[in-house]
Amino acid sequence: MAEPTNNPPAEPIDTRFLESLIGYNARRAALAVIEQFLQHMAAYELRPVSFSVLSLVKHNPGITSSQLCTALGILPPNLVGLLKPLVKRALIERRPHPHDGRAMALHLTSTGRTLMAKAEATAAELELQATANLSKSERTTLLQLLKKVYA
Amino acid sequence: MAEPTNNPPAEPIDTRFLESLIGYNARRAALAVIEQFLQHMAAYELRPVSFSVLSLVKHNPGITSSQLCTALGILPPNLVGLLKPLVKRALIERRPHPHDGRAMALHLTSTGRTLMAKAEATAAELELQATANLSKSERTTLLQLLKKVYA
DNA sequence: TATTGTTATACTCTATAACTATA
DNA sequence: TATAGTTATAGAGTATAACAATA
Repeated sequence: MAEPTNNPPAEPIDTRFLESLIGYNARRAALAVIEQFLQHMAAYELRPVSFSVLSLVKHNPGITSSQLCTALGILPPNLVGLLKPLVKRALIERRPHPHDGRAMALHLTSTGRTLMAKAEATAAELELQATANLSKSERTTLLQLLKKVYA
Repeated sequence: MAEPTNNPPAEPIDTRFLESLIGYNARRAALAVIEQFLQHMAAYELRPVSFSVLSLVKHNPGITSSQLCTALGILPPNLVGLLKPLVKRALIERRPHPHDGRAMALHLTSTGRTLMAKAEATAAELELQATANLSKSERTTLLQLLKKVYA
């Protein structure tokens, strides 16, 4: 039959219904941004969630595991495996909690602080890159509207 | 020490840096909307991606697997396991492709059409519910801005 | 009795390599 | 040689149950 089998195809796909759904669009947007994140953060061997954990420890020295779980929507058994390699890489250090013998207070090590200074700078650059199609005010609006959805 | 260990805690967590990132907010928003989706679509035994597949087959009768993969960002090996139960439940039917002997043309069965009429109506209701904090124009703006991010 | 943190485990989602049949 | 679809498999991500230590 030898039709050219063009790529992209001559018959466009109708995605209008899906594209009318906030959930669908938010997921596609998140995946697009996270893909860039993965590529650039690979240099630091950080995944999105690892980065989020380190960022919260940086800005909240002494934070506990259960506080991290609440803030990030992670279940406690899953946080264990996230923290373990970060401690092993000496980015995070676990100290006894001052008021609660059950808990551990998490702190960045100096290695962790050095890495996160670079990683957060990279994240901020990526942010501009990922939203290159948006004006400054559009970007601000988008952030506000997304927060309203999950608040 | 007997501090009340309040829930939520008395010391709020500083999440300002993460909340400045589009990727973080888009992911949180997507997860919030998808959680509601999961709950309400459980009645139809549909997951978000299964729903997306059925919706594209409904609006693009005769669509092929590779077109579905391209449109939804799914890898071909993973689509196989998605389609199998939909065929087994007799929601989708696979016909020979009219012009390409390698491909299969996908169509909804009458069972599939009946299910998707209800499921798409439910999705549209959910949409209003999930964006109850947004005005009509805010919702339109959010959709446009999300599309700009992943376009 | 309730909470923090942990182990073990299972299920889903996503990714890669290799194969077949058709083009 | 390239593409459509498939199998097998491995790795993340996410979920529940059950436990020890401490509150």
